[in-house]
Amino acid sequence: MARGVKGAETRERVLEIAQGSVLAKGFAATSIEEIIAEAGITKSGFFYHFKDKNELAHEMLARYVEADARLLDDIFRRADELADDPLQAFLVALKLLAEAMDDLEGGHPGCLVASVCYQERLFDRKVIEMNRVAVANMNAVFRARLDAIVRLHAPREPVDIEALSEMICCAIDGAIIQAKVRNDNSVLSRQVLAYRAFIKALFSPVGAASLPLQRAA
Amino acid sequence: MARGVKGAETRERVLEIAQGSVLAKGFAATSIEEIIAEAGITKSGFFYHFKDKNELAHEMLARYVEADARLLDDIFRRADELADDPLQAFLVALKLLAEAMDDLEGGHPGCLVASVCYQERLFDRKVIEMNRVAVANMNAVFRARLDAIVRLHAPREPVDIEALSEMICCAIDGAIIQAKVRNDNSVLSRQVLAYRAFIKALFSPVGAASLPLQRAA
DNA sequence: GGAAAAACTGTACCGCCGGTACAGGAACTG
DNA sequence: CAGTTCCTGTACCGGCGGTACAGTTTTTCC
Repeated sequence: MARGVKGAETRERVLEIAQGSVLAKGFAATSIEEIIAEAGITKSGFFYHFKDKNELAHEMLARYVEADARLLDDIFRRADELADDPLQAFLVALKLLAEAMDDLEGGHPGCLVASVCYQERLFDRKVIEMNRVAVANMNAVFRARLDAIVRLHAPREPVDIEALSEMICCAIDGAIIQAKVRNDNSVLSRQVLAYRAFIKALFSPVGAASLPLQRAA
Repeated sequence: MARGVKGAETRERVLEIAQGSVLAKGFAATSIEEIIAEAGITKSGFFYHFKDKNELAHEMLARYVEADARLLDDIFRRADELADDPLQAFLVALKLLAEAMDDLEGGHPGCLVASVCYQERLFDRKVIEMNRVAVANMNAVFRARLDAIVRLHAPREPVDIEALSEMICCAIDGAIIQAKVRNDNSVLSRQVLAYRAFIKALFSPVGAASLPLQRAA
C-alpha cells in the first residue's frame, strides 16, 4: 500500500486539471475524457486513482480547502511577526491578503467552495459537510482575531463580531464573482482593503490617521 | 405569431423549474427530461418553446436579471417615498433590503448570476454579456446613490466610492454562499445591515446615533 | 361557430459520453 | 527477480441532448 511518488504526481496533476475545469464549467460538465486527455493518461489510469467521479470531487475539495487554510495561516503568521498588537497584526494581515490577491496572474481562478455550494445536489454528504467545516473554520480564524482585538480596543460603536467575522469571507467570495463577471482583476484586493478600512475605522481611536480608502489610480 | 397566454404560462413554469434545478445542480446537470417531467409536458413541448438548451439558459437569465432589477428598483422607489435626504433614503433602502432577505422562506435560493459565472464555459457570448451588463447595472444603481450622498454629506474619511458601490453586491453574493454552505438563513440580512452600518459610520456626522450593529438575538 | 394559429403529443432515432469491468503489461522498489 | 504500483487496451452499457416529423388538441380571434 506504500504510495509511490509517481502516482502522487499523476494524482496531483489530475486534481489540478479537474479543478480548473470545474471552476470554468461546473462539475457535471467536467468530462473525465477531457481530464485524462489533458493529463496524458487513459481512462483506466483515471479509475485506478479515483474509484469514481465522487471521489475525485472529494479529493479535489480537500486539496483546495487545505491549500486555502495554509495560505491564510501563513499570512497571519507573517503578520504576527510584523506586529505585536492584535489590531495592527490584523490590519497587516489584510494588507498582505490584498497584495496576495493582486499578485494572482490572470485573476483569481475561482473559489471551489462557492462552486460546490452552487451544485450541492451533485455531491454526497461527505463533500457537503467538508465544505461546511471549511467555511466554519475560516470564519473561526477571523472571529478569534476579532475577539482578541475587542479585548484590547474598544470599538467606536457597538459591533456585531459575528457579522464582522463573516464579512471578509463574504467580501472575498463576492469579489471573486464580480471580478469574473466584469473581467476586472482589481475588485478582489479593493474589497479586501475596503473591509480593512471598515475595521480600521471601527477600532482606531477617534482622530487617528485617515482611512486608506482612496484608490491609488 | 400572436403569443397566447397558455404558452407564456408554460414557458414561465419551465423557466422557474429550470432555475431551481440550475441553482441546485448546475446547468449541465440540469436535464431536459427532468424539467419536462416536473413541468408535466413532453420533450416535443419543450423544444416547441426553446430551440435548444442555450436558448433556455438565455431566457432564464434574462428573466432572473429583470426580476432582480425590478426588486431593487421597487425598494429604492419605496425608500425615496419615505425619506428625502439621499443618505437617509439609502439607509432606509438597505433596511428594506435586509427585511426582504429575512422574509425569504427557506432561505435565498441562490444567485443565478453567480451560478452562471461559475460555469461560464458552458454559455455563449450573449449569456456572458448579459451577465456582465446585469452586474454593471446593479453596481451603477448603488454608485448613483452614493454619488448623490457624497454631494451632500462629507464622509468622515476619504473614501473610494467605486469600492463602496461594489461592496454591497459582493456582500450579498458572498452572504448567499455562506448561508447555503452553513445552512444559516440569517447571514444575508446580517451582512446587508453590516454594510449599512459601514455607510452610516462613514457619512453620519461625528457624534451621531450609535451603529445598529448589535445583534438582536 | 369556424378557420387559423398556437400549443402541444408520440414515436423513432442518432451520437456522445460517463461509467463499469476486466485482463494484461510496464515500471519502479526492495 | 519478485511484488507492488501504476498504469494501458478493449469492450460494452445506458442516459441524455438533440433532431425530425407527423399528428392532435386547445386557444384565439374574426
